[in-house]
Amino acid sequence: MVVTPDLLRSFSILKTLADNDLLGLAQQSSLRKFTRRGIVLNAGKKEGHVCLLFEGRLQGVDFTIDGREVGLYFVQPGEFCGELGLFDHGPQPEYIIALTPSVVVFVPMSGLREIMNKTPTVANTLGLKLADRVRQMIFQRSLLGLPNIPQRVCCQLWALVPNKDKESDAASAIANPPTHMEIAIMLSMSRETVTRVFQTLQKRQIVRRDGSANLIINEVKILKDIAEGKESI
Amino acid sequence: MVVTPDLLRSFSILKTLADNDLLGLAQQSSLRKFTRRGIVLNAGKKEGHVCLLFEGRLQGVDFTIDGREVGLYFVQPGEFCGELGLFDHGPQPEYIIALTPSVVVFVPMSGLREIMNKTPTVANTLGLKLADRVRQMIFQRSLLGLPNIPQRVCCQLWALVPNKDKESDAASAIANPPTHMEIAIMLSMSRETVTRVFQTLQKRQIVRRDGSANLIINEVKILKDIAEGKESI
DNA sequence: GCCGGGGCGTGATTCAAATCACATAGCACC
DNA sequence: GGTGCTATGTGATTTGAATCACGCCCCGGC
Repeated sequence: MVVTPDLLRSFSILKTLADNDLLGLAQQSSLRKFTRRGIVLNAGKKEGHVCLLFEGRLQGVDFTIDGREVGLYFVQPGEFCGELGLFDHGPQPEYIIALTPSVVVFVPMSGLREIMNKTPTVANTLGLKLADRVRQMIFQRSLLGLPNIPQRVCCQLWALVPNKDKESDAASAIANPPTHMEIAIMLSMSRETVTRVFQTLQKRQIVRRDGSANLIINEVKILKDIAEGKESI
Repeated sequence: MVVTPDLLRSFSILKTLADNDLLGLAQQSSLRKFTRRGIVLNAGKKEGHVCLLFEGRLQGVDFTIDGREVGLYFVQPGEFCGELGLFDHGPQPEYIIALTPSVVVFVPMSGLREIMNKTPTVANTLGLKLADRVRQMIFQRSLLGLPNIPQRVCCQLWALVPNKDKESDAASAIANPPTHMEIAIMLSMSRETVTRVFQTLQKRQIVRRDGSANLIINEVKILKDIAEGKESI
């Protein structure tokens, strides 16, 4: 499907580009829709495209050698993914799958790489992205070192609480929370265990479900204390 | 201690630099020695230096919220670390500690950043490094998803086997292998469990210790099969 | 040669999470 | 309003790694 320069400009990574650059990129780009569980990028292949997420939610996943799914990170609208090959021309390391029906702009790496080489702001954004990715992964790795499994779930939940609410005592909410299964593969534990932790949190009125679109955090402070190990579940 | 341009040139990231650039960097740099377990870079601080490892072995480590040590990666002589702040000016995310007595060249980020901005080859090397770091972390993350603990150890061991030996049937060796404790924190398991896995591997003559400087892999193929789950331990 | 510390080896015990096997609930689409 | 499908809820059982508590070995320093 056709991609307009204005559509590209709506992504923060490209918003500073000149009109003719945007036009060139737009002509090479395409728009694709994915249903839930659709594979946006395949691992192990030279994908040749960077993905800009317009609508929906994606997840980077890998698989263990025994075929178990491993959750790496989430992608929100306005963000991009699949950028590693821009730097090292290597294959896409992880799968990107759609968690909800999604609309994705595919931009060819070759074109984007040209832009990146002549536009310091774009190169800089990409460097920041990669650095942020490393920081995220270190954090996620530290979660996996926690032997206390309920605490691990609470830490992950805490990471999903909007930053603006973390210091306040008021209730907060996580919009479009991951399913129990999605949390389980992020934390390498079983879906049932995640469910049981949520049951406990709900019985203690610390969290509450509001349909499937929101998870209300009634007791922000207590959740934080459990995440930090000051209080046990 | 004084750092010469020639010393800097011995690191592959700087080997293409012009003499006067090297001289400028050398004058800002310093050489420091660390004993075993010495802290080369602190987490959480804006360290302001990139570290080039001249001699010894370093490890990137983080800590869980409950104070448990988490192993992230190893640094070999000739490699560098602490480069994340070059991209995002953020704090050093993980600790870097010396596993053996080590000699490290400290290069100020400000100077290196100037060089990076005017030297595409250096910028490129740094981009490659970051991309490689992400790939390594994805791999390490996938190991942690393995529920079979002995298999996890064998996968890690397999990753340490020199690439050139991986396809051959002949015996191989891992030089300066990590201690059981170091493997344990890389894989988030207990030191005793690592020891027991090694015991089994030794009883089955799959591996053999040769002093503390070498771990001989007698049965490369079998180790691979165990790592891949084709054979159980 | 003695001492000390770190790395390694090993058994006994514990215990919490995985697994299995369902039941139920909610939602999307006919 | 039914029909799937996915998500969630829950008990029973198993299991295997963590933990604790040692002893031993090796190496380097004194």
